[in-house]
Amino acid sequence: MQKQQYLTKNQQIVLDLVEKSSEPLKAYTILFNVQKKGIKAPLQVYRALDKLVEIGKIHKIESRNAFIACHNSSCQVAKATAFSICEICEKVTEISSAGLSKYLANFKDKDGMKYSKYNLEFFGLCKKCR
Amino acid sequence: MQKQQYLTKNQQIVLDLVEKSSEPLKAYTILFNVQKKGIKAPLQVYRALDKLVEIGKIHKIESRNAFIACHNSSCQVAKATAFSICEICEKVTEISSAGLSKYLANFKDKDGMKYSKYNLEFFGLCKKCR
DNA sequence: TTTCTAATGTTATATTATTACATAATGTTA
DNA sequence: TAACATTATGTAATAATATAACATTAGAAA
Ligand SMILES: [Zn+2]
Ligand SMILES: [Zn+2]
Ligand SMILES: [Zn+2]
Ligand SMILES: [Zn+2]
Repeated sequence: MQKQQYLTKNQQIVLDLVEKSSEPLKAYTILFNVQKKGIKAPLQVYRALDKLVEIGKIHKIESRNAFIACHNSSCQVAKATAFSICEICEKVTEISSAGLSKYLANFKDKDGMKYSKYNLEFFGLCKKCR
Repeated sequence: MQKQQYLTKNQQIVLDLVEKSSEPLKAYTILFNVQKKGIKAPLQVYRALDKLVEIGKIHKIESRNAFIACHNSSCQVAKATAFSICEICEKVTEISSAGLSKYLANFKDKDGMKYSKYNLEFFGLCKKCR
């Protein structure tokens, strides 16, 4: 069972936009595109984004300061994310590899410490750009 | 053989500061702390940081917009980085695990694609904060 | 109802990073 | 050496990203 089943109006507006997009969106691009829906200020966007990230509906691509919808149904929470990023066309794809998830979830550092969360960003050239 | 053996004055000033620091430093914190050495503008700091990242002397912690000196002697280039980050005290440690490096360097996505570069950030609680 | 919590609206501001352009230093080749 | 290319620097202005503060509202819970 999830913490929050229904999204609020602002959260839904932002999520709809991010889900429709084929590429990661930046906060101010989102703002610009939802102004016709009544969202007026950056903070309204950032608050919606924060919540959507928290519940795993979207992810932040840290190296790009941009947000992408989660297309991995198992990814209910933003605690284990991996992406591939094309350095030419900036195409971003969420990686869902059971092997990778398992490896990273079980990874222990020198002190034998395990981590509750990770974010991995791979960089390279996509098929088109090679 | 490396591309650039000697650092320029600004690069050396910034590197000295970042290396002395026990925690990741933000660009404007660096600026504040090097003003007595003659560096006056953000751009001077960002240019030095860009170069130092490029040659692998420092790394950017993307989720924190902060910079840390590389303590991994094998890490001459910023192409394969992994960090652990404590979510309470914000302590950041560079992970150097041969197993992890090897696994990620050889990781192939669904399409059999390998990547030339990656950055991994683990989150959790450090020893002190548990 | 009362109380508590989460979300919203709004303004202002803080923080992070880049553009643009002029100049200087350094390296390379003829 | 001169000529040229490349890299780094200095400086001002501005763009892009993100948060603080505070008042208000909506919903859930008791
Ligand atoms: Zn996901
Ligand atoms: Zn591409
Ligand atoms: Zn390193
Ligand atoms: Zn800690």
